[in-house]
This record gives sequence, structure tokens and C-alpha cells, in this order.
Amino acid sequence: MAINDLSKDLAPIASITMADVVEVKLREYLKKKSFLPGDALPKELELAEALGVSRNVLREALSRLRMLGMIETKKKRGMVLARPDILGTFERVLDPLIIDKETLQDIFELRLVLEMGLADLIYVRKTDKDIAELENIAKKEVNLDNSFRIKNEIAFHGKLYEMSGNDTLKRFQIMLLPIFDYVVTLEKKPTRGKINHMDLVQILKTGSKADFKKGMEAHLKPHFDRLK
Amino acid sequence: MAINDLSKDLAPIASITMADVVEVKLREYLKKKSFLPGDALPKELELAEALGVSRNVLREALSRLRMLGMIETKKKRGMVLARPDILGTFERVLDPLIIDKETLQDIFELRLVLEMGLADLIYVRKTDKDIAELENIAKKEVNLDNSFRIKNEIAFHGKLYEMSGNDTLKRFQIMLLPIFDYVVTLEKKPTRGKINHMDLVQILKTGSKADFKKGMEAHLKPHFDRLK
DNA sequence: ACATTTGATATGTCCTACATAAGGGCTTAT
DNA sequence: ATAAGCCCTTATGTAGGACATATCAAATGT
Repeated sequence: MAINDLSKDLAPIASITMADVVEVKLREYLKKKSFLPGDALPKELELAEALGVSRNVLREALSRLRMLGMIETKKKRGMVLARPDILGTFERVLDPLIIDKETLQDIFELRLVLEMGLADLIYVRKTDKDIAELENIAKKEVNLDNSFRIKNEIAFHGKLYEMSGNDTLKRFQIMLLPIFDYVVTLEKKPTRGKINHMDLVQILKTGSKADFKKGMEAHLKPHFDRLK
Repeated sequence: MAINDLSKDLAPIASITMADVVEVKLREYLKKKSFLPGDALPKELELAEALGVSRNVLREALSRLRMLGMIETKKKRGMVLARPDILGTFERVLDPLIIDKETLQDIFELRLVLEMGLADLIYVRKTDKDIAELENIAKKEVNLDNSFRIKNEIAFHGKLYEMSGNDTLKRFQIMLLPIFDYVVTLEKKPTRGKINHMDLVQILKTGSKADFKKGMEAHLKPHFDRLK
């Protein structure tokens, strides 16, 4: 696996610290003891002593887990295991400016893939109400200037994600939006598929899932045409 | 947006600490100054003083950024901005045991969506060599006992991701695998679509993209049938 | 029985000290 | 004069102690 080789080669750049080790050990500990969310954890001093590190180092590791939402702490009550917000942690590193070009492109493609695969969920869960709302969004965009068109574009596709009935997916899309926009504006051709939003709405109303997939493909074709 | 309401309601469980604030401020600082990977950062003492916090608190915040791979530190050289591994951070919280049931289901669906949308990338980038390798994997599975069949199943679908030519996607799939398995084994019906792996390979050889999408849909149908 | 106060305790924050590694400049040898 | 080797400086890594603060729980008073 080329990926693993790479990470192996690149790993020793920064020497590992005690906090790194403690973080891993804590994670293993939580898993091994099969703690469940809400369970109380030992106190800092006990953990520090058990691990043979200063409270300082331990707290650096705990701080990391706390950031990920894996634990929560209160003044006297101590620490409890919590449910991390898996997307919240992801969001912290999603900045177009610090992501390398290849990964940006990968994420751009990831959104396209999601958008295409969405059809299968949408056709399981779409309701008439959803379609009506979608149509309203599409109708509005007829006479809008450019800045508002972008907002409407986002609203339309966002509604599609919403219609998937999958909250995680919807949030994921919101997070990916800035990256997508960034890549699109890098290449400055205007992108306009042969199928527009109103067409898609019509297909949703009367067409089959296969029709919708074809429509989506046509709608996104300008983006796919950039791939190589 | 119901999601935001929820997170707003749930937020004040854990009181925010200085480290939380400093983490945000540091992130803003890095963005505002538009540092680029490799750029040197001020020393800990300077940052601590500028922020009006102890070196201890600052280090807790730095420890978080270091975990995310946003910064790297060396003994005398100081700190430099680095490129975070966006998926590495994600991986840390992807444990089926601590993710709530709804999110698990969402992730399960996410993988299905990816797998369906993959076709559009595969048909841009597939090569004869890829298809030959895929066929080899499919051939092997004819006479395998159950435990090996699962491994082969993973190999086959993994190869499909690989054929997308998108490393991020491929790694993403690897991370999602445990979750997917977990959900599948929760419901214990054996899942077998009408289209098997060899069928898919044949379609890839001679069929159109639409054919492949149909085939994929039939292959994954048992999974989709569970959705509601 | 209920409300209030008081004390104990675990986390949050700060400070100081020292270890360690690495860069920079200095000396020395060829 | 150049290169090698040494020492000094410096920024991060780790340790330990001290106090603030919030909160639970028990003791107290009505």
C-alpha cells in the first residue's frame, strides 16, 4: 500500500512526545475497559500516577480527547466518557488554504460522487412536500443576479441532501461546500449543465430513479468534464 | 435548522475552558496571518504572553493543533505550520462503540451512496489493467469459506475505490469499513444481490456506465432494501 | 422534613525549575 | 582558508507545587 509507505517515511519528522503516547494509551484504556458514554473515569492524579507522567502531560492528552468530544469534565464530578461529534472534529481541519492541491481535488470529486449516489436515497425517502420545497427554490432563481444565484444553487443542492433523510450526509455537504467553491472558482469557466434545476424537479415529480440519475449526470457534466 | 438547535441546546453541558478559547484564537490567528505550511510561528512564551494565559494553557491548545497535524514542533527550531492529514483526524473518533445508533446508520448509508456514485469516476479512469486485477479478485472467491469470502468482498470493493483514482476516497472507504461491517452484522440476514462480482466485472469490460450503475444497484439491493 | 451552611474534593490555572535537543558561532587542526 | 569539532544559547518537553473555583455531600439549624 503506497499510502502506508508514505506515512511511514514521513512520520519521524516530528519526534513523538509523552503526550502522544499518553493519548494513545488513554484511548486504548477506554476501549479495553469498554467504557460507555456517561461512565465516570478515574481522576487526573490517579491516571497520571498510573501512567507515570506528570499531571501536565496527562492534561495535554486529555485536552486532545476533550477537543474530540470523547470526554467531558466538570469541576468536582470528574470526567465522563462522551459521544464525540464525528463531523465536528473533521471540520476543524477543513480549510482550503492548508489542504494540498491533490487532496482538494479529491474532495471536489468526493462531492460529485456523493451527489450522484444521492439519488438512491432520495428515491427511497422523497415526499411531495420535499419536492414542492425544492421547486420553490428552483423557481426563485429565474431572475437573480449572480451573487444570489450562488446562494440559490447552494440551497437547491442542500435541499437534495436534506431529502436523503441523512443528517450526517447533510452536515457533511455543508462542510464540503467551501472546498467545492474554492476549487470551482480556481478554474473560472462558467459551469452550466444542459439540465437545470427546474428540469431536475420535473424528473423527480414524474420520472424514474434512472431518469433522475441521468439528469443529475447531465447537470453536473461540466464538472465531470474537468476530470482527467 | 434542527441540527443547530440541538447542538445549541447540548453545548453548555461542559463549561468552556481557557484552552478552548486559546485553541480558537490560535486558529483564527493562523488564518488571519495567512501562514503557509512551513512558516515559523512565534515561540510559546511570546504566544502565551500575547494571549494573557499561562504557558500551560497555551500548551494544551497547541497540543490539540499538534494532534490534528496543523503544527509541528522541534526542540530549538520552534513551531511551524504543517498540512494536517484530514482523514487521520477523522479516524480517531470512528469507533462503532461510541457512535450513536443514528449516526452509525447514517454512515452505513454514506458508504452506499459513495459506492453508487463511484461509477462516474470509475468510468473516467478505469484501465484494462485495473479490470484484469478486479477479475482476478472476483475469480478467487468461487470456492472460499465464509471468513475468506468477507476478506475477498472487501478486496473487491476496495479495488473499485482504487479504480476511482482518488486516494482520499480510497482511504475514506478503509476507515468506513469497520462501521459498515458493524451495522451489517447487527442485522444478521445473509446479503446476496442478484448481481455478483463476476457480473460486475463483465459489465465493466463491455457495458456502459448506465449498465454498471444498474448492476451496482442490483448488487447492493439487499442493503438498500433495509432502508426505510 | 426542609432549607441553609459548611467542608471536602476534582478540575482549571499559574508559576518555577530543570532536562533535552538543536542551531550558531567559536576554536582548532590540516 | 576551509573543514571539523566543541561549547554556548535557546525553545520545547517534563515535572512538581500552589492556589482558585465550582460542585457535591454531609452537617447544621429552623
